[in-house]
Amino acid sequence: MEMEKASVICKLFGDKTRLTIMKILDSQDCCVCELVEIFQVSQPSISQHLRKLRDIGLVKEERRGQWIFYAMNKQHEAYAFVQTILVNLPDQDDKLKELEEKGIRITCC
Amino acid sequence: MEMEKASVICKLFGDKTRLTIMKILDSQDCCVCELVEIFQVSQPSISQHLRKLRDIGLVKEERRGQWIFYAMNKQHEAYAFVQTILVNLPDQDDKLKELEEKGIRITCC
DNA sequence: TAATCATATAAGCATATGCTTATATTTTCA
DNA sequence: TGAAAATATAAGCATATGCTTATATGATTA
Repeated sequence: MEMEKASVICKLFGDKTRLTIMKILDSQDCCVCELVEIFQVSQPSISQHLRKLRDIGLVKEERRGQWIFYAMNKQHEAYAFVQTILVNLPDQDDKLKELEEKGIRITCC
Repeated sequence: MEMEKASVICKLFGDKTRLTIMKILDSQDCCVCELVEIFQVSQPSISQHLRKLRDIGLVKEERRGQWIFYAMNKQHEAYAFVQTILVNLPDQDDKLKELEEKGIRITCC
């Protein structure tokens, strides 16, 4: 892991929303509307965060019908580095579980 | 490691100069003038980076005569987290070795 | 095929960041 | 004690960042 690349990744992880998105995607794929619901922030804001993560290839997108799902890119050269960071972070599964309970997960995706 | 705290640390590590400073301090204490020499940047710039790292307690300072040495704060609650990041980074010992060879390390500290 | 839904992009704005120069503070030493 | 060295702080500036609203695009469905 080069200094330059490591600092770029850390900078991306320096935003709490993005860091949390990464932790969520680490355990399961997720579509944009779910993230919007979770973070209670505008849809463009989430799209912009995802774009930054995608621009350096940390996540990949995949259209599934009407929705676009984002997923961790396990082929990324820095994937191992990313993991060493993410494993230290608290599980975020409750966030998606909440959506399910509210029925939003079903409706939306 | 809480999300909030992790993202604060990542943000600090998101600057290449600061990340490198941390990696250097991880292997040995260092005074400000050495870092100025290494990074070829103004002295206030280095001081400001160090201040940010010190403000959240990641590093500590200690006056030794005319100089102020900075060192890793191993007592920091996030020290383990910091280590998981730093161990992935390339050794920066050559930077200080260069200073020694140029005789700057001696002169200054 | 037109309306709707999900997402992306553009534009604008307030705040944050990192650097520089200028200056203050503290210590050392002739 | 006064000059010099090491460091910190202040101020100013250009650029980056993250958010919002408005709008464009692409897929679905009535």
